[in-house]
Amino acid sequence: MYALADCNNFYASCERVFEPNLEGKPVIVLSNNDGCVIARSEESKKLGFKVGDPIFKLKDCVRKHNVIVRSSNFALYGDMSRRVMQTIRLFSPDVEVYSIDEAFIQLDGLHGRNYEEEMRRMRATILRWTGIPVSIGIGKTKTLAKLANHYAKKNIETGGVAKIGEHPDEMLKTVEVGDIWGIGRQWSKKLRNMGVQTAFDLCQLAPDNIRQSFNIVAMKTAMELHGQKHFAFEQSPEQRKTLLRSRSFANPVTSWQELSEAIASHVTSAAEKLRNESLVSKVLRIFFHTSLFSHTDPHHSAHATVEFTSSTNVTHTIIKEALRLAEPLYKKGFKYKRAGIYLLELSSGSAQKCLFETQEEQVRDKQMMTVLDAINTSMGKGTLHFASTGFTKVMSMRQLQKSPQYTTHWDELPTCVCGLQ
DNA sequence: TCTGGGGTCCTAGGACCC
DNA sequence: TCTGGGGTCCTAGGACCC
Repeated sequence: MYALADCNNFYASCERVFEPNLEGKPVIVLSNNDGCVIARSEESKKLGFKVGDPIFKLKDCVRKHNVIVRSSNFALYGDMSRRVMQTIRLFSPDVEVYSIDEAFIQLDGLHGRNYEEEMRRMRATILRWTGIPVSIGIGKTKTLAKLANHYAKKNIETGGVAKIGEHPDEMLKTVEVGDIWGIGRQWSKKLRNMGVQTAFDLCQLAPDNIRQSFNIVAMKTAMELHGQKHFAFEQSPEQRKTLLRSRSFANPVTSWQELSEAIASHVTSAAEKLRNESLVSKVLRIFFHTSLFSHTDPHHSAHATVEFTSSTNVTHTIIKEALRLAEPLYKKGFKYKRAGIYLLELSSGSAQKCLFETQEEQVRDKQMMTVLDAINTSMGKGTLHFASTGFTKVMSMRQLQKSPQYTTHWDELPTCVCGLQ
């Protein structure tokens, strides 16, 4: 049996932990640059806010209902996530951290004990220790655990914990196809046209039929609803295959200087991540484009890909290639809204070396990166950086309503919570 | 004026090989 | 006039997830 623990309205809940007076009020959290809605409290869901809604279209509604708006604060959410996961691990060593706010738990290790009771205990502990409310679903497969979780969230009387037992039909009938894990917007639309409304209906279709009309993943999803395991429990995360760094600009960028600084900054961040995970990359892709929404400004979209002679995670090597690729594609007179880089064909470092690169060069680069990382770790991100990333802060974000980094910055520790001095 | 930032997997079709 | 049968690899695009 598996359990899926999923934090309720995670980002909104994190904001509430340190601002308890937000309890009961509609809260929304915005994307980078305060662009659109990425998380909502229960109250703001009821007001009709949707994930992805651009905030400038909702100004009136925000004002009318006194909606509390927060900029995203990923340092805080990341740290709160770590606390939740740590607490979960006290209850079972077999945990698959599935996302920032979700974890699958293998329950078979709890032999003899009542799964539901144990999960209720865990839920209460997480709430008491971290302040984050979670919902928990229990089922024979990951897809069923997900479904039970959905049920627990929708039905208050479950107390946040639901289990799909031997006779799942009743619960399956209450869940719409679009709410099944793995069935998204397009597929649920097609399924509804085929007369399939609920998870129960999907179970009635022949697997071969599903495979033909959709694909093998959809078929596996349906079979998981029958209790057949097709999606493996993965305790240690698979090695990543790609790495992307991209961001919209707070203000449109028109000069090569600014564009190149943005690209170099993305490379810096991606290469750091690569070294942090002891990976190297063989292929680099850069891209930048103008606004996808503007009807008045001319559009331009550019991308280019290059293969390194030998896989690398050395910042300056990648910056050099990235700028060499990007420069001929840049066109004057366009308002660029977004730029980014992709690192592809990642491997764990033992890749073949280049015949024409000298040993000394490699050793020097490696030492330089080690020093760079050490200084930036101890003295703060960006303390030491390449000149090509610039000094003008093209990359800085518009975040007008950001809460303090309560748990990860000494300067921002909460000093007065719940009336305690 | 203002619309996020990451990931994964599958499939079809084209290019190539014999 | 008539045009096989078997592969592999790569890429773009589209679906899904958070």
